[in-house]
Amino acid sequence: MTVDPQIPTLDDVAKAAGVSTATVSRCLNATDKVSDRARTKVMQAVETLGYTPNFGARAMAAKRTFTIGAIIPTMENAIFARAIQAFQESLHEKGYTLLVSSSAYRADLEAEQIRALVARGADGILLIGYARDQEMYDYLKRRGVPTLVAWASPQEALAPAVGFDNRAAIFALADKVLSMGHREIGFISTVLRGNDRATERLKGVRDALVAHGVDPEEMQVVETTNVLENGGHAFAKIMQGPRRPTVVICGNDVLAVGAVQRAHEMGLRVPEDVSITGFDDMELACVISPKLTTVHVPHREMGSRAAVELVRLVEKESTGVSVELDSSLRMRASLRALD
Amino acid sequence: MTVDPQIPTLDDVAKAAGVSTATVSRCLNATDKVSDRARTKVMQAVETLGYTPNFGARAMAAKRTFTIGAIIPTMENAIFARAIQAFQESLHEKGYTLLVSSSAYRADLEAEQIRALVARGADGILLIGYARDQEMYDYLKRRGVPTLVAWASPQEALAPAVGFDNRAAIFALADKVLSMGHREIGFISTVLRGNDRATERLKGVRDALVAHGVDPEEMQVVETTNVLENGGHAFAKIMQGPRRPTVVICGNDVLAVGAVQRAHEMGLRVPEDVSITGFDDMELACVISPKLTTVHVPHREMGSRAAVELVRLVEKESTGVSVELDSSLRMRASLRALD
DNA sequence: ATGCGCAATGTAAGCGCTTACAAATGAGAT
DNA sequence: ATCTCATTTGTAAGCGCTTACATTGCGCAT
Repeated sequence: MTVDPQIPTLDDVAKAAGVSTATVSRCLNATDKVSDRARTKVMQAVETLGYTPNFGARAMAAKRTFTIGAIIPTMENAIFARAIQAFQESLHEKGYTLLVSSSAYRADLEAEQIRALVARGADGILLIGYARDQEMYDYLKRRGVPTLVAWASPQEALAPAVGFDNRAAIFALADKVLSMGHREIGFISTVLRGNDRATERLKGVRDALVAHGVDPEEMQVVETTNVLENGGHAFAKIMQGPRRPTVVICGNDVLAVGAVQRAHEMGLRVPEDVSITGFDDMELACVISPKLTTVHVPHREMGSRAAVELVRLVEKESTGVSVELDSSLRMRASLRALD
Repeated sequence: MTVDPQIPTLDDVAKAAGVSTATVSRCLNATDKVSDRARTKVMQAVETLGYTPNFGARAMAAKRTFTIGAIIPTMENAIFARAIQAFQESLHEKGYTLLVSSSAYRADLEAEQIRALVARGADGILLIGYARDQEMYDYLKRRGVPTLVAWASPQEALAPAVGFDNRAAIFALADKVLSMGHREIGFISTVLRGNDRATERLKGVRDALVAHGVDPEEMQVVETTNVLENGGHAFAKIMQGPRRPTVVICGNDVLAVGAVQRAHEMGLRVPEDVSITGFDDMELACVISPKLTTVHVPHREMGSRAAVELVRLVEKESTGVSVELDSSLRMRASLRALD
């Protein structure tokens, strides 16, 4: 409760310009319906007073904020960051502002942040993956806030999506790995609970094993949080296990890079002694030596397509069209055929 | 203007609970001054109605949003992302919500986003570096929005800061490089215009040269946008220049990694044929081979300290205490002494 | 000159919330 | 039983904006 340096309001502008508040408002919003004379006076008053409209008041009166909210698991992972950057750029072109929060992969924080964004009048919301309580979908529906999911293949019943098929993507990779003769396989996954992308990826690898007549139960799976270092720990654990794999498939590039580094430290050559693969095709994948065989995901495209679809949803030009993007294999040095 | 599924308001809750709106409001805000009986009824009504307070209305009535805004140059750079993540975590503990925008290193977009955050009632704002029009500082002062700068050493006249001395940090590194016998030096910088961090870093290297009796004009400087690939281009350009350096100092790790990769492609060994150094000490620095000699910056700490100081500023517990953090050299394989 | 229609402008009613102030309630003290 | 005072509750006035509706002013046809 400060005696703030007086902040100019619409009223002040109206007074200064010698017109009514309605005219000022019209000037600032619709471009038509105002005479040039009035517009000039108003703009000048806005300028000299240094007026900025109060967003809360505007939102309340107009029931519209031109704000889109997005909640991502973490900002630290360049993967989300890149997609979100594209998302924002695309939204900005369309006149929307993006508000970003990160949930630290925690469902409770995500729920809290969804509510916070709704309370702030977000016209639409972008979420990563489908794994969350039905309750949240109900809540969003009840509040009438259009929601789009990214990073997953569409489950129309819950919400439209702009994403890709995690299972199929990694299936293709695992299929390739198997066709190169590998049979002893290790898998490093990020935490599975509450993460449908991770779950789908595990499933994809298992399905590939089955398709090649390998018992998926024989695959050693280690689950860990999504940090480079932990990829290393998981790798060490797998290599010390009962059945030493010839290839370690990782749920993402970060874990894979951690694994490669650890392999080096353990004196193992990649891919001569052990092959390692990633997922995402982030920059990191080509910085590590050997370069990572991985699945390329069109992150930027996902971000900008998501912006397009979400805005169409918000503007009622569509009732939810899902888009499934293609991922593709990137064969690089970290994977070799068994001889 | 949809006929939205009816969104419950404070009034609805009051009616459902059989109390006045004031009582409901008090329940939701101050914990005292309400009888247990009333509180129970209200909470239950909130629950069954699925009520979420309207943020805009609340902000307008209370003149307080518990929102902090931050504008970073880009989300794609893990460096900012990490600090911001820490910033957010720390703010969350204190009951504040963070809104993040990225300016893509563009002054006009930054200005626009500052206004957007102010309009949204941000109680405080975090900015990166000091390089921006005086006008923006004036605007923020006029609106009474506390502002904190990160990533730079304090210039109290403009705004308090939580940062570090970019010049001194890279001076220490360059000093080390020179003391190892290097005299022919190349420097790859990110775009200097409107970026005081970059400018300070160039200055730091120049100062070190002078201190060692080398003419700073002899140093080849290439300026490029902050993308891995461009670090490579810049490196190639420098190595093709008239005086081939024995060491290339880079303004940050991203550029340095790009340079190392390009060196490999050019058949140059690092550090045998040419030494390369970075700045930031991000994960990438240890993923590349050889590992990067670089300057370690306490990003997470900067983020959390910034949160502490900014909240104190917002809550009028301080009028702006600047904090200067220490950076430190990380000697790794990419730099070797000249024999 | 008069009336008409249209464009530009003004008036004022909210939007959902907080909070100053007034009113009601209840526990002690007398 | 009556009065006091502290506690809890209610009433209602905004906060700054948009927009439906009313009003004004103007050019043109009559």
